[in-house]
Amino acid sequence: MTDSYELLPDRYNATDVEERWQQIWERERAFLGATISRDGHDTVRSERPKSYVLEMLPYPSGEIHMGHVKNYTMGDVIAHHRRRCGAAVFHPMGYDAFGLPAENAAIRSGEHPSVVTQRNIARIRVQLQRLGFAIDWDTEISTADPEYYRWTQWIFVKMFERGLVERREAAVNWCPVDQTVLANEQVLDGRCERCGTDVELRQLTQWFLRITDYAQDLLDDMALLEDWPERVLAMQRNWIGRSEGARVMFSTEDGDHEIPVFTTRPDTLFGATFFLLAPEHPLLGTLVEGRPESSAVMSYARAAARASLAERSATDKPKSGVFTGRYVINPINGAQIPVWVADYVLMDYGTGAIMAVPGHDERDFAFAQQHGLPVRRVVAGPEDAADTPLVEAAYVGPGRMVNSEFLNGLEIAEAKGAAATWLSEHGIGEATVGYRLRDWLISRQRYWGVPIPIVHCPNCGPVAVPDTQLPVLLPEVDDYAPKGQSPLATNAEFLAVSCPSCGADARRETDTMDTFVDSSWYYLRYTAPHLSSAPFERELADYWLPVDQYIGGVEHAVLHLLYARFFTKVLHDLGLVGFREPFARLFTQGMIYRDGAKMSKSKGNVVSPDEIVGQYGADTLRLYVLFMGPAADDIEWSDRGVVGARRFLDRLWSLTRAVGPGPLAPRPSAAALVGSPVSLELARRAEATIAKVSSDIGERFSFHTAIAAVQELVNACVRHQAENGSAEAHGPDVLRYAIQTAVSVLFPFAPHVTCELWESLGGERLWEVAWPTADAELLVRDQVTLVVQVNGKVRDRFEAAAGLEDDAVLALVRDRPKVIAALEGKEVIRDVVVPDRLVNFVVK
RNA sequence: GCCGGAGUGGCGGAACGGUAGACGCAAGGGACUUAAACUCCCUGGUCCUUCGGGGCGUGUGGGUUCGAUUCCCACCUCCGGCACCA
Repeated sequence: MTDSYELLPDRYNATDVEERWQQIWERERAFLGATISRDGHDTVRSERPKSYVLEMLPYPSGEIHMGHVKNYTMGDVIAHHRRRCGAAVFHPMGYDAFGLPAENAAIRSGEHPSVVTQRNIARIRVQLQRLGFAIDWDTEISTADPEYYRWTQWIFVKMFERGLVERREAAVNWCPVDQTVLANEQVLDGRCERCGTDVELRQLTQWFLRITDYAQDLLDDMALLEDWPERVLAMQRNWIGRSEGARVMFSTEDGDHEIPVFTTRPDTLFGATFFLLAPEHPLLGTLVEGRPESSAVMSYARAAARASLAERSATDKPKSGVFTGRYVINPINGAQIPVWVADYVLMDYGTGAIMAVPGHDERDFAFAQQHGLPVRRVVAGPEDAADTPLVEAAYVGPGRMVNSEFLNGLEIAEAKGAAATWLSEHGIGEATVGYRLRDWLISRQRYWGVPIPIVHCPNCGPVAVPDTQLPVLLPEVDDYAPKGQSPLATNAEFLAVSCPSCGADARRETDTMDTFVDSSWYYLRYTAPHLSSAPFERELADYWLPVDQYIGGVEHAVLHLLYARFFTKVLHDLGLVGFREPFARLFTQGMIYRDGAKMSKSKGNVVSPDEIVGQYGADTLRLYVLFMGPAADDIEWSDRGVVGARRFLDRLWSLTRAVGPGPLAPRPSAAALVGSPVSLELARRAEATIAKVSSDIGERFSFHTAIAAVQELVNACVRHQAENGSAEAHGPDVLRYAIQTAVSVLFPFAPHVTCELWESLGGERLWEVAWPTADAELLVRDQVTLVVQVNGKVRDRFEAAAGLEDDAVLALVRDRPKVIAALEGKEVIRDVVVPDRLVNFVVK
């Protein structure tokens, strides 16, 4: 029968091998056919445990880069491993196809954005296929497909109906280069996340999703996230920025207006010596109308409005402000305090107004110094008297209340509670919680995005487009260059519509949605990629979701990952899904650097995956990107390292060729190897490798150590072969078994070449072969290396039988010449024996 | 300032209280070759050495422990997030 197994070619030709297996996988539909919702078809769910393995979908900006390769290889390794462990694996792929880069490229080349996008998608698909990823291509989706964005619009409408969509005027971030507004999450250090331009603040009417309604849920449900990196959770916590405090109502001195403030220090209410309004505060104009201060105040407010975000949020500049000539009454003691306008007070946090307590707040202290306002102490630290003046700085440390009537003597924490109680009893405030998180601004004045499905009716106001009229198709326009208003507004036919509610002549909304909306629910659509009656079906969504393992870049910590969590919560509350979190486990991979910088075209330090695949093969590239170092760390690319990965595959190839064609060798039994310690050692190594690789992939995400373990096994095989020849003279063929084991567990990393080697070794369909489990009997060692320490320093080491009693070990150890020498003239006051490991003598 | 993460050979890194430096890269020596590349073998933290070994070594200083890269405390440095958020 040996004749039916073919001898491997003497050289490993990666291109031949990879093309061959990619064709076989395609022909056999090896990785297709996960259970998904299909129109009118019953779906049968697997009896096996499910596993949804997902990597963040690529943005089709041209081609994939090394970061994608690493991301998708990790997912592929996990998917392969779980599949072979018996799970029903779902591993889909799609494209985040709307967005500015495609549109900008289109503007440059004169092509339609959809043409550019289609071409990029086709290119990326080929690249992914060449890398041999085991993706369920039957479920491939594009967020720019009308059959997809129809449901993006549908979800938007559901949110609109639920009151989670709001159109309102606000000071919003405007990018003068991209000519569109941006969400808070898309502004980094006052600059546009995409193009780096300084962001301006503009007062505009825009569409918002009320993510702030879910601020507390987003915090609380972190408890449901089993295995998210601490830093991502920390970033989200920071971003949401919960702080406990109180809402307190102040009234103007004439009693005409009430102005609420939010404070985290209600305990210091007696220390409020002035009152500040944000320049955008809606009451500001009314308060100063007809007063001599009016023109100074209003021109200050206008100047603040013109400042860029960076100028406005600089913390090091002096605290500017203008007195309004008005006063408010501090409700706790009736004190009349002056009202100023100051640009360090932000309209979109709290209420846009604050009570200033210069004695115990650094910013208020600086403002008071600047403008000669009184400072009043209401907290005394351990060293302070009630009347110790505050001249240098505000006191923000612990202490007891002073100069605060009924709060005097209380600790700060007690005083906060007492003040809140007093406020609610008197109906002028209550304990409350503030969040840093802002509502999600989703409208964009750009072409290549999902049209917001709203009709503006002169009678009914904004009306949602009914389900039956979805999708609102992205219209053709002559010019999609950004002009500060949406290019959709130039299409008269698109614009004119009758109101779905009253039939009157109306006008369509012309803004498109932020592309982060598209990617906030794509992981659900994969479960029903072709379904025409609904975005997905709850039953199957509940079956596959939450995603068991999500993998992507940490740069989405407060963007995509926060938005997707928000969407899932909304869909849950709409009764559309039965879970509250989309991604149970998250792994964030590190970036790949080169020459100390992120790879980018402008720096000219890009290594193209295609080049490496062409030169060394996809398997080498896959192996190398995971061998580089811990998957979570940022790592420097090394051209030499790639060569090392290829060398390893070459060595495995020659070794496999040397033992000749199949059939597969059975796992040897420990008993059969009793007479051959060398073979027993090799068999043991094979079992140890199985155990190591299984836990490194399955539990630790430590891919580089898994690969190193296989390398050790292969090295041992090479040595064994050099010393003992390719075939066992008698007894079980342990070398063959060890090579098979290496090939089998290396499969998730380098699937093509291992399938080829496996076939030559006499096996078939390696992707379906059950993942091996280590033989416990073989793993047990009969010989161990014992280490002898004296006062914790290693003095001797030797081989001994395993499982010896402590007394027997001590007897052996005391006879060792090195030990005798090391203990010479010393008194042993204690000995510690760790079975099968070491002996430590404590001496004087 | 607050919150997270990390500091180990020439380099990427390994070791989840028990042999520090697995695996790989680069380097040096050797074999093969007319030569070179490829490949294979050997060496390799550092200092001392009578070549048997010995001292010192995981950012710094303490602590816990028979024993600490690992646990605890303080500090230093680097990376990331937040930051006029009341």
